[in-house]
Amino acid sequence: MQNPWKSVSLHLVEDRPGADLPTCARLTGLNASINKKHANMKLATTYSPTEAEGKWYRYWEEHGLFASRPDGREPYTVVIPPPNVTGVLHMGHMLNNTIQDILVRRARMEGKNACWVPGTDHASIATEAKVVRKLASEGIRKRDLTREEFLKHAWGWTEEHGGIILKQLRRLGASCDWGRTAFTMDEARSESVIKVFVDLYNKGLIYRGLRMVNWDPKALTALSAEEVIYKEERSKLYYLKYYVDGAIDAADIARFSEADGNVIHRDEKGYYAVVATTRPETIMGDTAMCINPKDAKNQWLRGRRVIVPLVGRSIPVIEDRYVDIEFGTGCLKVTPAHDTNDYMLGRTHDLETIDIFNPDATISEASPLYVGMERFECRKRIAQDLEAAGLMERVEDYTNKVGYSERNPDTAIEPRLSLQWFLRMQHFADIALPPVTEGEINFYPAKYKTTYRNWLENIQDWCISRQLWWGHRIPAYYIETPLAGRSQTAEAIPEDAFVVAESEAEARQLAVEKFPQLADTDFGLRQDEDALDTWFSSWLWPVSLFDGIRNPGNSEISYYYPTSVLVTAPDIIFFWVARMIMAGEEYMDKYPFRNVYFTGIVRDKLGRKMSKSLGNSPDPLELIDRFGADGVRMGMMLCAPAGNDILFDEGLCEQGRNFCNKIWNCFRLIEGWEVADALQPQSNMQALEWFGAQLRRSAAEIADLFSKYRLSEALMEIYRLLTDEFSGWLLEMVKPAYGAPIDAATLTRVKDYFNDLLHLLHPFMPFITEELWQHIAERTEGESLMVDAQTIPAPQPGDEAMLDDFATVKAVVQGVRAVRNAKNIAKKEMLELQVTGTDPVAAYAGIIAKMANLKGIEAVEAQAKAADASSFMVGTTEYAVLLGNLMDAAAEIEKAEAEIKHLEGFLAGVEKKLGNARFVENAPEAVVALERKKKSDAETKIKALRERLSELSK
RNA sequence: GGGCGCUUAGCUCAGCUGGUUCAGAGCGUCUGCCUUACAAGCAGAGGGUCGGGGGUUCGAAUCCCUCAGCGCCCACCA
Repeated sequence: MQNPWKSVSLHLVEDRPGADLPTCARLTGLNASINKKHANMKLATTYSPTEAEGKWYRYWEEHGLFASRPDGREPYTVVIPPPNVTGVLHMGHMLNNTIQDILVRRARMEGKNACWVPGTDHASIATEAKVVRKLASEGIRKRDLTREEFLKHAWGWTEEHGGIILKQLRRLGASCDWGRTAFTMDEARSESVIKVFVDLYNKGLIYRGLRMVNWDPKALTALSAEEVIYKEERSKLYYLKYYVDGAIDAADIARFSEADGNVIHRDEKGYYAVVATTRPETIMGDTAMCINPKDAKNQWLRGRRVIVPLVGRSIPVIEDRYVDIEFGTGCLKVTPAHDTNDYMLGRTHDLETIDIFNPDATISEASPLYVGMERFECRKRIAQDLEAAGLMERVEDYTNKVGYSERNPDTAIEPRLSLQWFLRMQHFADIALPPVTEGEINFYPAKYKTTYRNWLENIQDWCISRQLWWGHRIPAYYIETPLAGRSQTAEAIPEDAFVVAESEAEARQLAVEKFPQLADTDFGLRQDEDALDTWFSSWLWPVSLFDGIRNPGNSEISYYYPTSVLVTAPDIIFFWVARMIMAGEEYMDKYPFRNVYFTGIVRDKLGRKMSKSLGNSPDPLELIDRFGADGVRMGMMLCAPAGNDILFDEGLCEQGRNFCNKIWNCFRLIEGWEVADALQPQSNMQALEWFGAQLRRSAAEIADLFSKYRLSEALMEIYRLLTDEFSGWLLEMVKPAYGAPIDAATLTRVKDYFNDLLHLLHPFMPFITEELWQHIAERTEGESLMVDAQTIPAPQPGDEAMLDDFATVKAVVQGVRAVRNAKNIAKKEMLELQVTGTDPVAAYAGIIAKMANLKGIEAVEAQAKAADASSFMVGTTEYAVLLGNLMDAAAEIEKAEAEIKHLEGFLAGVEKKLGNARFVENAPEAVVALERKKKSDAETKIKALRERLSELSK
């Protein structure tokens, strides 16, 4: 692909570092114009992003423009949500990082010390799963490896695939300080994690305990509650017969009449209870049946025992108000090992716990039946067997919610009783709520505050241990000694005694302090096998990146913390956002970020989530190849209002690319102009004044939108400003006739404005703006638009009047153009325009004549109006385009009548309002005055139109 | 079962504490233009009784109630 710049000047950047920019890039000067003309001839009519992007990215990096060091400026800190180290860039990253880059670049241009810290996450479950799968494909089973061997493979995999995503981010233009690139398992971060674990353990906030946890039988690890995703499923509700154990004699059963509401089941084999369950495969673990003591249906079962079908075990009927009388038959089978609620029941009623599953959710030896069978296979089998044995009363279709592992979406989680490490969360909820409710941290959109609060107010302890090797190993050391477990001796060490310490050496010391009897023994230490939840390192990210855990108060953390904004997706508000706030408050005594921008979820244009299986997820790099990074960035941002899901449509990238082309051609036009040593025409001066006012207003608007994180609207405003106001109006207004030169004063101002536009646009579209800026501005090697301060002043007095005037000017021009279109008059054909009475924009006649291609504008008295004309009104002034023989009186009459009709309707409404005494009394003066003006304006217009009509009808 | 949010032009959305002819923007559509910066473009046009109903008010897209539809989050009904 041809790079039009190659031959112009850009090679100078590469070939002659440090050289002054060639003259063709200067703003003014005779030589420049000659060179420019030469340059322009070589410029293609379309912008070609490919080479420019690589070149400028290198330029920025080589000149250290992304790097940040603490200094006297105000910091603007952003930490990247670390993507999985072995991940590849997808559309979500694209959106998220484009937004961050826009904010960072904008801040940098505002003179802040912007620091965007990149990094990756070790993603323990996901990465370990990938490594396990890869090893399996080589015939290696994880369980045949030692921990060290496995980790070697994992690091190898990480090095091979790691960091690809960070390279891809460069293609996007991400202005990260790459020198700071971190990894959640690098030395600094790992040490921070361990230090924090030890600290929290010592504070009594971490404990180890046997709890019902969410178990992923594929990854073979516990998960936190947040990592379980519930999906609605169509399943079956099985009604099973639990026969009453022992004989029931007539007198006994006679005490319970059906009249009292008892529902007594009986068949030839005896009396039985009916239990409804979705999980018949767990009956081998049943250790009780539970009824609600207030349940009239089941009074007859109180105090009895029933027999688990197929299994034949006799279990007690217990009573607990937990049981919902209305559900099923009101009889609940209790399987304490395999259901969270059953576990609670088991605890209160002191029931036996039979764990019938192996860790991989096959049936364990503890079960009398189906040993080794997979759980869902078992469900099918047992249903058949129950049926065959006459123990199944019936089966119903049923919809329920089943929990799945977030990381293994096809794997149903299994509630499982196991020994895990937990973090007490109440303390953290207490410290993390105030900064959000009291507005120290702002959420965009604010609705997530409610979500956040609800979660914190119902916080559960966080299961932080994972039965994985890839991650930070829990720094708990179990004491292994011949003394352990011998409780009969005075010197015994309790079974499973452990100490928590940052290193084995410290652990050893601690163990002796804790158990002095170990002092002279040769005891061993065995470190806990488990790793920590990935989020247990992520939650420290804004602190650990600046080494604030290991070296509190160091110059970096003091300068960069708290960060300015966090840009992330709302689905990790609990996993990450909330926990970072907790860690920030705990370790820095201050929130980690002032603002949180929640992006939407990227969906396709039909609103479906992007997914590999649907194949509806475009490859971001391929998009960049096709539309350029700037084009794709714009495409993303155009459809990304804060907080809404974004419906991504490739067409938007096309629009982005087209916009690049528009900017490119603005540049081509300006660069192609030759400069004349001439006076500046008044119309140019006016046009430039007007655009200045427009630019100031838009810049203020854009600043306001930025402050509200309404980035897509800010971009839209720039788009409009550049396409319509600058290109469509200003350039057309000052554009000299073909081949004619432009006066220097005008050209300079135009370039200044173009320069301003490049500044405004740069955060969104960094490449093309840098490319053009290097030509439009004088600069020396190493300078860059990305660090050039914004120069657009605030709106000034007089701007509004100027903008109002030009609104009228534009309306007049558009009125003439509309007549042209309606009458099919070629643009080349010069027309004459008459104004009835005083022309409010007479001062701008030159501009109007040029833009509408008029011979002249003639002010006439009402009586002197030409009859062969097509008229239109701007405000209360009538303009008429002389048509000569193109005049179509009938059409004009029709138009005027329609207009009158509309105005009369409008007037009637206004008059009704004004006729309402209560309106006149109650409404503010200004509102009433406005209505009066509407009335008189409408009357004026109607009068003019009536006159026109009578003229036409003659 | 709780909580939150949404419903405005064919599509995606903006309209903040009610009052500028307020019913908007971009895209798409239609019409006319290869006008020597750009057809990846230019000019112009059409298009919505602001989800339904009720209420408050001099005045409602905007506030309140209600109904309907959609979406999200949370929750132990097997």
